[in-house]
Amino acid sequence: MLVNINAVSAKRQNALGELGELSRSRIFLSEFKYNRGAEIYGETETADYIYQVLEGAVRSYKLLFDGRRQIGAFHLVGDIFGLENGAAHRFTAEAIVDTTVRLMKRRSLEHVAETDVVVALDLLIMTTGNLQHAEDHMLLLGRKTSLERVAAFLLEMDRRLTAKSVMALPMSRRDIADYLGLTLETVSRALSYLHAKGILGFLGPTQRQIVLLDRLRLAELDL
Amino acid sequence: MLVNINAVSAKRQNALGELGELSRSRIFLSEFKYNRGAEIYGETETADYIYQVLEGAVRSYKLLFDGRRQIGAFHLVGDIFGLENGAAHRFTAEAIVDTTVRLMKRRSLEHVAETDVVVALDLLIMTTGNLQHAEDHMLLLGRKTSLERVAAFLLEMDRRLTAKSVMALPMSRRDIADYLGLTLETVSRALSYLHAKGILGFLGPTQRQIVLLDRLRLAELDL
DNA sequence: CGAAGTATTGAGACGTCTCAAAATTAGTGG
DNA sequence: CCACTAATTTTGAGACGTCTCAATACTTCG
Repeated sequence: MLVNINAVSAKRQNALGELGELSRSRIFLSEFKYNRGAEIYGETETADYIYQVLEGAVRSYKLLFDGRRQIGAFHLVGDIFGLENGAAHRFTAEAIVDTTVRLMKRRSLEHVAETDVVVALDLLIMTTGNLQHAEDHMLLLGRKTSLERVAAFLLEMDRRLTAKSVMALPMSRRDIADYLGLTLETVSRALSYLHAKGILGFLGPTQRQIVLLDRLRLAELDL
Repeated sequence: MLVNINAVSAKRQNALGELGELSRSRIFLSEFKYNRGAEIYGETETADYIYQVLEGAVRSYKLLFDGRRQIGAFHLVGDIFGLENGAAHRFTAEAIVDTTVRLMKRRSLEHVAETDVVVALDLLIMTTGNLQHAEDHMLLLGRKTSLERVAAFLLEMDRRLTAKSVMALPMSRRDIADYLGLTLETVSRALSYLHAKGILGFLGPTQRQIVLLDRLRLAELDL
């Protein structure tokens, strides 16, 4: 499921808060930890729980028969995912790094939603947020160049990942590539290009610590 | 907005029916006709109405600054579109051919949804259907070849457009291309290839009347 | 320090795009 | 209903962007 809490901050916070209330009162809820790379649920599996990331990061993806992978969304701290209205999940979800989630029984939530309009509307708001993200991503996947995709990705992560100046990306180049509909080499080349242009810098001894030096020029590449 | 009523037939029919009920009783509703090519609403415009296609076909798309276009969905007879939960539309909607729509005031529907759980859940179901379509389309746009995209398109239209053996596509090659993230030439070449292979035939004196001769082999190209 | 995993860079291949022309179909007015 | 024009579709040929395959470099972890 595509979750993008930060995008619709005002009402989304409500939705999140509401689910929080529910959990504290009526609905079974617990924490769970997944190791780096562990599968949280598989596509077409029964959707028994919904999840909120407490720590770490998660990728949701679909596979084609021959292994081609499309990541539909990254779920970062605070994000809720796994919310399906049908009985089955539509993505596979995996922990990108060691990850702690809070989970609640889907049926319980469903049950409350059937009588409580506020909860039903909160679900609607969350689903709409996911839809909006998917709609924007279709434009990216269908019509943007590799450089534009990478720029959009960096700005999305900058917005969602941190208030700090340094972005610590949890995902690999391959994950980024499968999110953007590219190969990892093309992603790497785009990042190198942006680095050479002085638009971003790599921090410390890792290629996943990125600092955006020139958000303006990056935004010009976004659209 | 992405509408794909046929995909979730059972509950979706409910949703559709429900909206129908509402309209007949409490909510202002009327019909409207749009000429081929006419804009129904623009992106970022205030979402005052939601629409149902009574006759014709509609495309919903986003544009980049330089004219690149991504069509997010086609709305066919029976489909509901323009349903946004925010105040503004997220796509531009245009009539592909002369089109008749039924429309209702968004605020009225919103109002009812705020007190009636059934309506709120119907909106959730419709939004979820749109989300599911968008999720599948991301996989197509990010990871499928041109031939796979065209095959998927033909099967989608076959499913949604008709029970008859002949498919009368309302949209141009350019529309198809902008839906599939390709150029119109590439779409044309893929169709020619499928024709040459005996998988589809063109009927009558138009290239938009297509008959699927071998759904099985087409499905092998889908995934 | 060594080994495994990950990222970068290079060079050539390939699929789709671009540009252009020809063919077909649709639209219009007589 | 035909003739003419405009629009759309098909087809071709070459260009271009991204992918593939391969080698090197870097980072992490034991």
